[in-house]
Amino acid sequence: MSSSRISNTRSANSGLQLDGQLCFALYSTSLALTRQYKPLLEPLGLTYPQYLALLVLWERDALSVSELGQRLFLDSGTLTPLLKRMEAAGWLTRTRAVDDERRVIVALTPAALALRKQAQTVSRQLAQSTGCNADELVDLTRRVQRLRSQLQADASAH
Amino acid sequence: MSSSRISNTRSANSGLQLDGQLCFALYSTSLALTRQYKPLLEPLGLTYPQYLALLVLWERDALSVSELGQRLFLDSGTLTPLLKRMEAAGWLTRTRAVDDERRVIVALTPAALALRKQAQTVSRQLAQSTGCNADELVDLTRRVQRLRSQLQADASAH
DNA sequence: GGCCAATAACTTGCACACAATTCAATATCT
DNA sequence: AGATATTGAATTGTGTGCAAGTTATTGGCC
Repeated sequence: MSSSRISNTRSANSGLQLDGQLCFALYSTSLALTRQYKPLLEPLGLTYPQYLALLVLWERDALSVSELGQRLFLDSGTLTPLLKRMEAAGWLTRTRAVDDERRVIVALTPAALALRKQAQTVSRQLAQSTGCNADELVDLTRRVQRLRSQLQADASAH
Repeated sequence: MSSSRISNTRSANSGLQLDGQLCFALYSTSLALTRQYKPLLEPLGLTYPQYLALLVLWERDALSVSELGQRLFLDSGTLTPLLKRMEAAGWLTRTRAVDDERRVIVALTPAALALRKQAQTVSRQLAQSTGCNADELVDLTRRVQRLRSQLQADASAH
């Protein structure tokens, strides 16, 4: 278990390590999750960020790029090329809004709507990989979301 | 609060959302943390992954690329270019091991050792941004680490 | 010693993230 | 209406992550 080396902090640099542990834990766990998703999403021809975009659009279709970005906490610099790839793959269409031609409306194709069922399988498989029960997942999710809110509040306060 | 839209799941796709919430929370919070670090690390000329590499090397200097990778959960495809940039910036040296010329030993320069003090300031500032007390940080860290262990165990079982 | 598999690092190609800039369309102000 | 500011996407450039393939070195086997 090589991670224990990082955890075993001596008193000399406890200030350095305490936050390093949480930030690094989130960073490495997030990457581990993406790796876990990869073999499940690859047969569908999706990456994890693309799958997240679909999750949002399945909830509410026909969003603008910036509305999608607000939900995913990503900006157009990330989303524009991602959405272009998804458009090329046939998952969605990108059309200028008629009432405001600055906005680009992203809408799912029938292929993407049909994919929703298969995605539920992916979802179930991954929930098993976590080895957590539903209560644990809910609790951990809430805590991490609260941390995210704190960080954003702190960032905008500056 | 745009994130609440994602949280408010209807029963129709609860299977889709339970894990999706946790995975997305970790993903977006990890990115938010990197954003939070950025203005603090920029004056030092460091990125967040480079800072993580320094944290490891401050603990134990003169590691091989693969040993460093084990601690960071990253492979040489990611680390080699990162370490080259850090070498070019004067933070470390990369030298072939004399006893085994396949291995490349990464060792910190005096400049990197001297940086350790400033990094503690960064560390303290970020801990404040989380708005959590020490107990919360420790507890949340442990839970996230346990999730990471679960995911890795599941991945290697396959 | 010579052959062969394993290992460590590097390289290549692709897909994010994100700051900074640019461009077109809309809103505002006078 | 006309000049100006603002907004929404797209673009550019840099730095990760990671799979797949390459190269150089070592270890094991005969």
